[in-house]
Amino acid sequence: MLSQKTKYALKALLYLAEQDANHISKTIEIAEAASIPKKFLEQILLDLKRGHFVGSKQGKFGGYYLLKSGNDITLAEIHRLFDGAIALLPCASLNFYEPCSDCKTESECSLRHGLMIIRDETLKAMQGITIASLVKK
Amino acid sequence: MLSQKTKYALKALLYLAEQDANHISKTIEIAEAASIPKKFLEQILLDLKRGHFVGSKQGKFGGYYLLKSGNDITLAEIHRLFDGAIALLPCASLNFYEPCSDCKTESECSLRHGLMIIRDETLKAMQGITIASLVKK
DNA sequence: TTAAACTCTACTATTTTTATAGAATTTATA
DNA sequence: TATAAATTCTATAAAAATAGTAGAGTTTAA
Repeated sequence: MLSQKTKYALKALLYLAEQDANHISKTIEIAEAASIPKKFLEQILLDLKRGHFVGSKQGKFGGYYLLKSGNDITLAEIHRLFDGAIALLPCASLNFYEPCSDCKTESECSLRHGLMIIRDETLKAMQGITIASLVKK
Repeated sequence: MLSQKTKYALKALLYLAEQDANHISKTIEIAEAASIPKKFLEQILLDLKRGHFVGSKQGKFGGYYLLKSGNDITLAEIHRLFDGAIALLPCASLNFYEPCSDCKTESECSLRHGLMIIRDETLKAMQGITIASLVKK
């Protein structure tokens, strides 16, 4: 399941994608439109900024805006930024790989192979869902 | 990601699937073979029993055994028993559906449609991974 | 200089996860 | 029938993750 943070991040990105080009959105504006606690959203937007999904303008009349097209922001990327690995175990993960602690050797991990199949399918599907594709609905 | 509980459940089922037919496995035996804390495993096996995946024999010389073929136990079922919904949000779930609290109306949930696509793909993949398919690796 | 915004760090409360403890019950068999 | 060996059940506890809050600091426009 998605964490609240990931869900809020998606909704915030969706809001930004719906604005006119060159429009800069204040945190409070996004928070109210998408029903997200403002202080929590501040952290999320900072994380999105550090992940190079959004840009910001500081000071009076500042705010946030998309740094890339909604077509180029996928669910897979946002999931990884906030919720981490897409695979069901670290030993089956591409971006968050860690060996199993309780499997003797890696090749003996009985679950790894099956979970890599799941990961491939889920990843493919998640890369197909973009912010732009969600806006259109 | 899978919880420890789900991971342990899969390993326990895998162990049971590897035994001879008619063999009854004691909890301590499974625990040691699969590196699972015994008392934790007791709870997991009870849950698996309540889910009708394993049967048990009480008393001396009792233990656990598979109630169905390894071909008929899928990753999807075990995930649902221990970790719940396969969908990324409750509003996109088949078996654990709940409406979004912060979406005005259901049809207006901006994420629901995309997450249902992910769910369908992930579910299909998870139904393809069975205990038997894992044993063979 | 001031107001309005983002930035940053720390903290807190809640929930979930991961176990552990121990008593109760069941069953085989000596 | 007593005992040992197993499952069953409920309660509890410790640790980790999640969700959210607080407040001071910095930047910018006017």
